[in-house]
Amino acid sequence: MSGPLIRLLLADDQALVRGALAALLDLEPDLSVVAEVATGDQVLAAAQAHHPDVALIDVEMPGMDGIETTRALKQDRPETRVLIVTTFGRPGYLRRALQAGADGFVVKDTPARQLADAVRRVHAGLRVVDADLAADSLVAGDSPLTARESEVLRAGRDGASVAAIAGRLYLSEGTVRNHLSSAIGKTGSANRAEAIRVADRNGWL
Amino acid sequence: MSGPLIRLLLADDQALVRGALAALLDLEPDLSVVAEVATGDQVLAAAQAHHPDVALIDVEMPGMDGIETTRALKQDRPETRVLIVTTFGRPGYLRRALQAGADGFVVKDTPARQLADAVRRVHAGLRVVDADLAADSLVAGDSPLTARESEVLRAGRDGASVAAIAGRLYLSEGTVRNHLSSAIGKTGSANRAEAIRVADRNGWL
DNA sequence: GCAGGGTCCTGACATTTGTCACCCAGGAGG
DNA sequence: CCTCCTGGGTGACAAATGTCAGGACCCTGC
Repeated sequence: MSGPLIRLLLADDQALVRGALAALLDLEPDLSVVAEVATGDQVLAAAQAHHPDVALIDVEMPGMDGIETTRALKQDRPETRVLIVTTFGRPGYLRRALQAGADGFVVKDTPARQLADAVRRVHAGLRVVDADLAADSLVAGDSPLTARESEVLRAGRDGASVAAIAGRLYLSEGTVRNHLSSAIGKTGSANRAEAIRVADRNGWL
Repeated sequence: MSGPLIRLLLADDQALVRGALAALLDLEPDLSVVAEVATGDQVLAAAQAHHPDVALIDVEMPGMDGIETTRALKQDRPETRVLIVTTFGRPGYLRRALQAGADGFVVKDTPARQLADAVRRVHAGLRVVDADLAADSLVAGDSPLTARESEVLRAGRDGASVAAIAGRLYLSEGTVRNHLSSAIGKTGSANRAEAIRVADRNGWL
């Protein structure tokens, strides 16, 4: 095989990591990094300009996050393969990434040598998913939270008071307390703070 | 210049990032990565076995963290230069890293091409510190929290209740509430959750 | 049409949290 | 010696939080 090079686009907000990944992948004779961007918003333009075969996208980015970016990219250029690369193995991330059209999902503590292989597999049309994470994902299941509940939890992430959350979301304090109470129950927590931690860790926010 | 190669040791818990950094640095003709480890505990043994000139150490690692590791390494092999590489630009990290004997401090969103230079400078005996971060560090100042206060905040990180914290630290609930209240005041927060966020962000925990 | 779910609101209530005034060591300095 | 100051601890009080029972509205699916 190994006809033309596989063209890659890298999206990661940490310049050092991005550059290092580029160095790593450019070592492979059949891979070539044709574009690097730091935020999700820049991905579409870069893809249109450089028509990569595979895009490596970090989930955690300022502005448009990796999931939204994937969705937008898949809509605009469906032939582009998307490989999500992320620090945190949140089960919810995996599910949402796949729903958004991602072709692969790799966490940042997989061995470096496997990354090039993952890229080649994705390029060949295969799905690449971290095995442990897939198992966790099945166990964790889908988010039990309603849209409002997760919204309220999100608004409380920075430690905002009930009154502050209510103001931010244009709700009454009583309603906010109800949603919080419900979320606390569903997450099996004793606390608003703990509920936020649990939901965040599972990627439900 | 460019006599012998500069020998490097990499310590980072994310295998992918570690491998990628190795690839990046090995591209430089005067640098050579002689050892890679995933945790702080392994740094000492690896340093003794491979006697690197410069150690690149991530602050966030399971087990012994980057600060402690730096201190231990500097005590065991003072001639080894230490360059701290970290995701988060917490002012407190910088201060503590320097106190522990680090020779340089680089955040992961500096451009990739500057990393090799930072390594060379540190090897030459210079200090390398991110300018923005140094400024922040001066502004943020030293931690205003007493030992007990930060301990109580640390114990409350996971959203534990006052009673739980008190149990964990063998204190009365009233005392815990006082420490919390004091910490809330010192951090200018309205909340325990917010106080924890502020203290954590500044590296005071 | 009707049941069921989700959202939003209200009001009442027990518990938890945050604040405050006060007390007790133990150094530092007069 | 005594006083001042700081970190640490206690108890009482007010405010915020979490729980519960209701009731109204709007969808969606049977």
